[in-house]
Amino acid sequence: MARAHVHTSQPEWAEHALERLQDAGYRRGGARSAVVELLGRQDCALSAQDIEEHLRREDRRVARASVYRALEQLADLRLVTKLEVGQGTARYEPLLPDGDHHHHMVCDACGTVVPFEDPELEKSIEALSRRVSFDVAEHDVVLHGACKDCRE
Amino acid sequence: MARAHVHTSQPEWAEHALERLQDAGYRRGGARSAVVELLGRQDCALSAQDIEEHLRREDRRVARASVYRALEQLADLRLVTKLEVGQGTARYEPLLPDGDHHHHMVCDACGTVVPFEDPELEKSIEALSRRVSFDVAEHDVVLHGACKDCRE
DNA sequence: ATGACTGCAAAGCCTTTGCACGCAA
DNA sequence: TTGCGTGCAAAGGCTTTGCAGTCAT
Repeated sequence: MARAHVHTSQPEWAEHALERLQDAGYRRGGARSAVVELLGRQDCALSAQDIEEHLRREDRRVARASVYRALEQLADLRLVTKLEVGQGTARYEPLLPDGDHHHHMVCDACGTVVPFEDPELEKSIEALSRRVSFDVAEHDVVLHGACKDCRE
Repeated sequence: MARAHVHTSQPEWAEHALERLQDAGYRRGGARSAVVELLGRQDCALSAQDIEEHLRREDRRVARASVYRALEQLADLRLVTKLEVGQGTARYEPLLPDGDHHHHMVCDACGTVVPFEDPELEKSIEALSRRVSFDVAEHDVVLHGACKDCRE
């Protein structure tokens, strides 16, 4: 059965990511580290604005541009996934090294994003990925509809 | 086997859409009709800019704002699907009444979008949709990676 | 000391909105 | 004639870029 809520936060991811960044030649700057550590504490995708606000609340102000720069670097290293679920705003979440991941349901009424996972779906996609003429690196499944609170 | 290319254009869709628009109380304006007719001739998703350019080339200039307005109305009536595959640009394609549809592979290097379809994947998603706590109205699957031309 | 990192502000895109004119009904 | 539809231009929102000061190494 697909569970609505999935993995808990993975502080190990943050360490892993910081190491990979260092290996890639990046220095340990304060802004980037703050973004990485925040992402490591999240269960689901955050927008750049979410990240900026969370960090501001914990007195670790980071300029919006730095948030975007960090996210871009992390995405280049395949440490985060960028996902676009509509509303014109990108969201980012840690990409776990073991390939364990989830997908998202988006309420088109209130914008809520809820993660879910489904092994059978993963199997279908993996099988499919081997058959197509693309080198498939990632995949996203987005279910659009109405959440429990928004349907009448 | 998942085919790379899918349905051919469906002029019937354009008629259908124009009727549904009329039923919904919309008048038969020139700009909206042009957008609908163009979409009916497409095999895959177009961006608003694509649409504007195609129409300009065939001497049927439509203001960008009118394109967006038409697309929004069509999406509200569930006649088109809006899909976001990254690059910050939304794409739109006809939503076929019989539920037949495809998904997309996106080349993150060159931006090419290629449609594919896979019945097994559809089955997984349908089964899943019945199990979750959402009223699922639509779903999108996006495979990210490198197309044949872009992989080294 | 050197070059990367950051913050700030400005610029870039895509998309939406306001408004006056034109057209369908 | 009414008020919806359209075009144009301006405004909005998210994201990227330029630049100068700051910090890691």
